[in-house]
Amino acid sequence: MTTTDEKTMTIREMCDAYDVTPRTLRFYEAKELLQPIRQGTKRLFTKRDRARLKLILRGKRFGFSLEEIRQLLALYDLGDSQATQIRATYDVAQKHLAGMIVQRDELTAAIDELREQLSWADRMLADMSHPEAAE
Amino acid sequence: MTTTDEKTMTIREMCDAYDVTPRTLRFYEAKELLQPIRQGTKRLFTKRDRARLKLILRGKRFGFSLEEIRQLLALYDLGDSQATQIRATYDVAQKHLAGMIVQRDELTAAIDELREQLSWADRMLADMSHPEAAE
DNA sequence: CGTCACATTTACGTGCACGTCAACTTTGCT
DNA sequence: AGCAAAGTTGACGTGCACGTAAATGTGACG
Repeated sequence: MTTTDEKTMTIREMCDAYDVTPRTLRFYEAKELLQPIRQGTKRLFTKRDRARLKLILRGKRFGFSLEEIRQLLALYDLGDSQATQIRATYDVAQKHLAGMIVQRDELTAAIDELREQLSWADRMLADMSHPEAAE
Repeated sequence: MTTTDEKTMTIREMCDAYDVTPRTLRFYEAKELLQPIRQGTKRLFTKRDRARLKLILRGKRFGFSLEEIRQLLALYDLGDSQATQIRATYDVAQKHLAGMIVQRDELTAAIDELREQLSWADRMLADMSHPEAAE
């Protein structure tokens, strides 16, 4: 069995696939969010890197900082950690989870509010459109 | 009934109430997110300002930029706008709403994933805690 | 009337998340 | 072998969202 299932991607392929710039990927590597392997001087991004990148990009959409995301990524990386380390990371993740649930609930509330405002504006626009005689 | 229900707040009262700095409030005013009235040189924040600040802070938690939030605030301010302006703002808001819904769905998915990871780590921690003789 | 706490303007500084440009190597193709 | 395309490492620049310090104003109180 060859390791060929670990199809690696070049930096450009990654950029095209995930709509990011080379700078961004190198930046993430510098921040230890990604660890592409090096073939000579070039970077080769593995399946693992791609999975992590997806999580990074999603985390960003939720307003997490890269440092916070780094903490989260550690959780998905528990295989090579020790129990103490796991515990710490586990606790961090618990807090994140709680925060995310709060955030979702707030988001749901905000969605409802905005929906109401929109339907209000909708009616308002309807009123303003037809020359207000009678109906 | 007097207009006393329009209790205004000083900058410090605002800071204490919403856990922000004076700098932040002045910054938001400069960006036209808030319009406190001026008593001489000092700022007085109205009920309206407080409502807007709540929205600003919540928007930030969702990862919106101040500029995006400014757009959203305009929607809650339709009373003094014209129809054309309303239309534009309305469309902006529609997009935001759609984005928020996507975001919530993603967030829900992320919550579920993280939950799974946590329960996995949980079992792992359990295994590592009690000395397992078998193999 | 002084002063002392709090507010204001002005302006430069900071951390984050990259963008951009220069100056190389490295690789792929003819 | 030669050359352009693509990748690499610095290093400096940028936009956002404020922080922070300096100088000044203002008003309530003993």
